[in-house]
Amino acid sequence: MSSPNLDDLPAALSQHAGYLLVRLGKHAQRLFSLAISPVGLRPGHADILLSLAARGALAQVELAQLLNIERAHLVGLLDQLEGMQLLLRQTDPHDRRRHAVRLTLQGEAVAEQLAAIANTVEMQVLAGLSDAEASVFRTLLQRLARDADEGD
Amino acid sequence: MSSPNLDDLPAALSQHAGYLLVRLGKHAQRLFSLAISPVGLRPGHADILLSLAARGALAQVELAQLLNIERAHLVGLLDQLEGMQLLLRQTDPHDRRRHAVRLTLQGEAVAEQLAAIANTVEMQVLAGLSDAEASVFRTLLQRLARDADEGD
DNA sequence: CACAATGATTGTCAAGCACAACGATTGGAA
DNA sequence: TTCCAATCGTTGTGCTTGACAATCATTGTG
Repeated sequence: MSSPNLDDLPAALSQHAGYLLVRLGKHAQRLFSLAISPVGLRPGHADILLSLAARGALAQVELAQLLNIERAHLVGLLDQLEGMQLLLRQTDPHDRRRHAVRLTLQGEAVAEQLAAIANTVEMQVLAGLSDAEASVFRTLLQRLARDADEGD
Repeated sequence: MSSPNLDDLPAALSQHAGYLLVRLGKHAQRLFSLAISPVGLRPGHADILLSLAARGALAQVELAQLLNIERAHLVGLLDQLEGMQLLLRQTDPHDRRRHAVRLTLQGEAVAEQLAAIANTVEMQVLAGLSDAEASVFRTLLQRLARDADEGD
């Protein structure tokens, strides 16, 4: 006797993309969090490492803006990653208020691991869709994410 | 000088539906939370009221399963809603372990308000999509939500 | 030079989620 | 019938996030 919750959900919830986005977002977060836990990191850490791996050095403000998180929250995450020797903070000589954050060699290695794990989770999340559907789905998500950044 | 974060995001993140789902889920949650705050309720409360409005009386286990939240978490939310006279708990005479939860008349009225607000937020979230695109998007979300429930 | 703005940091508060454990109750097995 | 495992609601605890305010150092502008 499985538990077909979704089918029993009132239309006021299950018919709304907003509700489903929240629900699936938490689901994806949980899967990813579980998948990277053996590495000793949480999703927030992973986002940082992947961003730095692709973009090189970034100031903390830029990182926070990129990932859509609070500057204040970033500090703790960076402290931990720096403690693990995965990245380092350097004061920007041109503007000594800014701390340029960059990966160490270990950090780059871990970022590669994380990228591989992210791909696995991605397949897991989209397992129910065909390649064509997944493509459409990603396109729509990106459009909405863009709107969310600009609008509101 | 707007801040086009998304365009600058590394492909390792912006190309993954998983990451976008998390990000948009939080966005939708924030919008909805803000929209219902004048009513004095949070998203968790709203989900409960909307479910009861559509399904009638439910035991707490059923409610928790339906909404995919912890039984333990549900208790506090119900306490608050009961304190606001929006619902009441009755011991099920056939199984005195179960508490049947049902809306009061006030609760039904508030549920209607919430449904209207949810519709507004829904339009806000999907503003960037055409009707046809929104329809496709919802269908795919529902498929994925169903998979998430069963699988894993 | 004075002063507003910026970047990093610290601290606090509340919301969520996950787990473990408990008392009351039920239903099935011995 | 008695015993025992399972179920339901509840309580408590800890961790992760997010939102804000305040502080300090630094920058750049009037």
